[in-house]
Amino acid sequence: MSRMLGNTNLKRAGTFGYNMVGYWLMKSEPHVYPYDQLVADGWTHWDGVRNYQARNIMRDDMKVGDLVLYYHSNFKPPHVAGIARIAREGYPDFTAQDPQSKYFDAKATPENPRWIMVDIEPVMKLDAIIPLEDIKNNPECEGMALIRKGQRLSVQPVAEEHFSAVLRMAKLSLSDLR
DNA sequence: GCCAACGTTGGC
DNA sequence: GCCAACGTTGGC
Repeated sequence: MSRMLGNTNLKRAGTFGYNMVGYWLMKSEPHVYPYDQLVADGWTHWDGVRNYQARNIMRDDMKVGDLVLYYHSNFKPPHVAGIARIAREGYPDFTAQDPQSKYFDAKATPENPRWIMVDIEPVMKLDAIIPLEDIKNNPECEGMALIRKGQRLSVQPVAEEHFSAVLRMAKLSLSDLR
């Protein structure tokens, strides 16, 4: 894969290097694990990702404190439901080594776990969902991976200006998330 | 339910 | 390493 996805990491490594926040979007099907369930649970491990590009993001790029647009896919309408935060950085997805799990992968071992997950926690539920269509119609969101044709990644980087633009659609700003 | 746009698998 | 077949994602 060589497609460019965003410049989040370039920003993190920029002049003011440390203490930079990364921004991401994570997809969940609400009939499997809705945002409200994350709120009820207080945190969750993001298990079951079986795509290498998404895995690499979780393994290499997500840092504690990074902010996440929590997106509900396979729902009418598809939408952003809330904001989450990375609570623990990448570690082996143990469901890959559990023969009882639907995410079991026979090639995953303790020595080479193959699949990685992070922990996330809720930050804020949006008062009103932000439908995918509204994001598509917002010129400030132009270029987001989410609305790129053929883009299916369940874990994607989001540029800070796009993250802020989505927050504005929810009448929020980054300072509201502290 | 359809199907475009992927990503993965496995024979060769 | 190629690539056809297959499986999945996810909006519509």
